[in-house]
Amino acid sequence: MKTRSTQTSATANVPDDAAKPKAAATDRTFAILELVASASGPLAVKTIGATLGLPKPTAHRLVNGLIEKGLLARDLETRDVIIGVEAARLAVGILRASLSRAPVRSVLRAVSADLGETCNVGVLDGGDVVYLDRVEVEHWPLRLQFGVGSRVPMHCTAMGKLFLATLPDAMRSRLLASGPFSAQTAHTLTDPAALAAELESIAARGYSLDDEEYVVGVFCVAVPILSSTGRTVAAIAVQAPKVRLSHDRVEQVLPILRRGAEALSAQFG
Amino acid sequence: MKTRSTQTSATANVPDDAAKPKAAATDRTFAILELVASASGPLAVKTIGATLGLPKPTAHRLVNGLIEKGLLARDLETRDVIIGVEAARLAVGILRASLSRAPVRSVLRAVSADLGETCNVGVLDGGDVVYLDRVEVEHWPLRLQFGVGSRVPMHCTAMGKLFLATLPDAMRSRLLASGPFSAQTAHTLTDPAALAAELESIAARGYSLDDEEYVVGVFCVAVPILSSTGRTVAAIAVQAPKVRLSHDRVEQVLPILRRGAEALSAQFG
DNA sequence: TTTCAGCGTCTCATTGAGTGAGACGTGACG
DNA sequence: CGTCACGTCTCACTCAATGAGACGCTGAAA
Repeated sequence: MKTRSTQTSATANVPDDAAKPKAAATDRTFAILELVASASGPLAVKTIGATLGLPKPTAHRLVNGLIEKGLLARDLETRDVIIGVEAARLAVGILRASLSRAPVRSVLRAVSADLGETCNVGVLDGGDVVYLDRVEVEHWPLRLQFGVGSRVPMHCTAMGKLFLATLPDAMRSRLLASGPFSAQTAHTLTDPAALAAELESIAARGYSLDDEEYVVGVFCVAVPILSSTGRTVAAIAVQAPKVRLSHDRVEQVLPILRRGAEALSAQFG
Repeated sequence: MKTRSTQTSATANVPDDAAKPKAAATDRTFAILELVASASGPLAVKTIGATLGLPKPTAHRLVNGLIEKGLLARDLETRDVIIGVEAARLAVGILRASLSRAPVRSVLRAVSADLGETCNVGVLDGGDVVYLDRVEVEHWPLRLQFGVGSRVPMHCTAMGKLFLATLPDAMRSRLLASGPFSAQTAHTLTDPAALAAELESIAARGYSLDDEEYVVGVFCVAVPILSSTGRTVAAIAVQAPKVRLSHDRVEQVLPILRRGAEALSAQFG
């Protein structure tokens, strides 16, 4: 019964055991999500439970809860657990929101101001490049049409090619195998072999260009934003009409972009 | 709240479902995280509580829980809630983990662009067709959350009939024996014999059609994705309103679908 | 074929984490 | 100096989460 123990804390006899009873459903749910997100591949539920020290039914209950929300999914062949599509949506939203914080925002603003051109930050999501943030220059008559949240292809944009170039070999070949790629302009690289060569060149240079490969008359330069582990997790790019930005200005804009990338890398762990 | 009226559910502020007593801490916690992630700027706890229909103390408790985990943080001046640094780390992990979907998405995107219509990739799981991925042609006003992961019947969809047609005889007859099938529309094939005839025709043609058999006014074309051993392991389909896609366009879309299927078969090998 | 082992699913008594109305503190603004 | 709005605290209540154990399925070994 509910014995009203008069002196609750009088007896120090029952101290908190080492690390046992910290069992909140929400904590464990997030732990599972993070585990799957940081895993190198699909995970068996058994592995999840063992790693986090969860009892068998509890692990299944929590995993299934996440699957119902779409945050996780099952590999339909192996029944293993993988990241779900809702999680990717959430992740894009999180990154976008974390970039809208004032101190971070000023970085992109400064880069754009230094260059006098439109700049944006993007990540790779499900085979597309998605723009997380963007600062436009308004005093030029030529405006470009891609706002925050819009998605552009990988194979014909500076950012997209940069991501492709820095992907693990296995994934890059899988993606290249999914070509032939749509020709957006006469300059688009549609041949997987030609694209592969371009990617090698990008990986060697450390930056990526888009010379009218996606939109006629538009030139882009992109550099990677690295995580603390040195992995490319995002990119920052400048885009402008080719009359104002072309190969001859690349060496000028690179240091400015790189400075911005370095400042932003702290935001991505 | 404004009105001191007893907490009748007649308040018209929240599109909450009828079931009020359903209250899971984890669900609400994720709802808060998603709300902050999709917000345009910092949010007051009051706003969060009001938007999600949470009582005052509950909103604070859940928000503070997320802040303790580092997933949220407070704007140091306004005390408003913003995205935390841990959330950004989680998001990067999620995007990286979801890269395994990128090749499929990439192909699907190209096919959908070529056709100008919504396309999807699905597999057979249990007795249902499950959509693995989907690319919609509509612009991105966030209406695409339905579709991926959802299940549709076998007997009245282009993909489902395609899978049925390519199944081993024993299993096909077993599934056909499982009954008269539900009539989703006036065009649905509900008779096992009629369906069996249709399946033979599909097997001979090598592609499958759905002429308003599942949803009135919607026409679908599906072709198989073959493994390296020649087995049908998945399918790719296009679906569109019948005014834009019907029998007369089938010969047009087939080569494009087949090209996509071929590219995808490498991903499923 | 049978046997076995490993996983996933289900049940259910137990309990404690979550809940939310209400009281209280606090800071801004006229 | 009210007062108004928002955050914090308290505390019974209770329902959702928990996890041991039983059960069932599937696939591999014998």
